[in-house]
Amino acid sequence: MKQDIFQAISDPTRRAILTLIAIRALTPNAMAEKFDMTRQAVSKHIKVLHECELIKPQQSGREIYYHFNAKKMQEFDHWLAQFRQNWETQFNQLEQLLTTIKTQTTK
Amino acid sequence: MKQDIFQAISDPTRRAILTLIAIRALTPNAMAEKFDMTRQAVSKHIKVLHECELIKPQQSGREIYYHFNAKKMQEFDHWLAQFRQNWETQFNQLEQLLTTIKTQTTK
DNA sequence: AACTTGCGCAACTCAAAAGTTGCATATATA
DNA sequence: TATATATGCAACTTTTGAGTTGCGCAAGTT
Repeated sequence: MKQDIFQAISDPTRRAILTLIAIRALTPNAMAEKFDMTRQAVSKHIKVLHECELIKPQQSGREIYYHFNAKKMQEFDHWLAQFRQNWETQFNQLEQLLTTIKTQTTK
Repeated sequence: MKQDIFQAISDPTRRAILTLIAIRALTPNAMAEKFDMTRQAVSKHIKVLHECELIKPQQSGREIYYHFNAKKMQEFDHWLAQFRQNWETQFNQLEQLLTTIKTQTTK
């Protein structure tokens, strides 16, 4: 099944993996040591992250280093963009409200 | 169960709901009409979104208008921030690489 | 060549989540 | 007051996903 990035980051373990390898690439075994679960469980998370291209493998002998794909993470940023204006508006409205209240009380 | 926003936005229907009500507040019935599913199904999605405070109810007679809570959506933005520098770096590196190649070929 | 190590794939179990049907409650309207 | 409408809650079914065990393969090591 083709995964999408929203589903991929919904899992706390996968978010932790992303945070880890954003610092430096790691092998599946190295990741498994960080979490209290079997290597195979981590391997499944890796599969999900790989399918939606949030991480990229780099073979080195019999080891595979998984790198963080920042470019893909930007898709979130683009999705969020549709709401960004929205929350800026709400903040402006709050600001205006506070200003109004202040003006009234100091009058 | 306490929901988290990552899990909340992992569902396509819930993302669609957010996109809809970011434009203007809607009642559960109005939402259900937009999607090919029962009102109760939509109601469950609303519950999830409400529990993690991505939407806020506003009673109006017997109707309930659900508003988008942009402030909560910002939590994503904050989570993304840890990667933002990361992808900017990768872009700079790509830019440098391209510049290097261009310099070599035009030599 | 035999052994060890790192990894992926498949089958299985179990828990959670999506969606349905049915019902109770509150507000509006006749 | 009787009826229709808007909604939430509970029980149930079905699907999905996380995690485990077991296996096979490829790359190093002895």
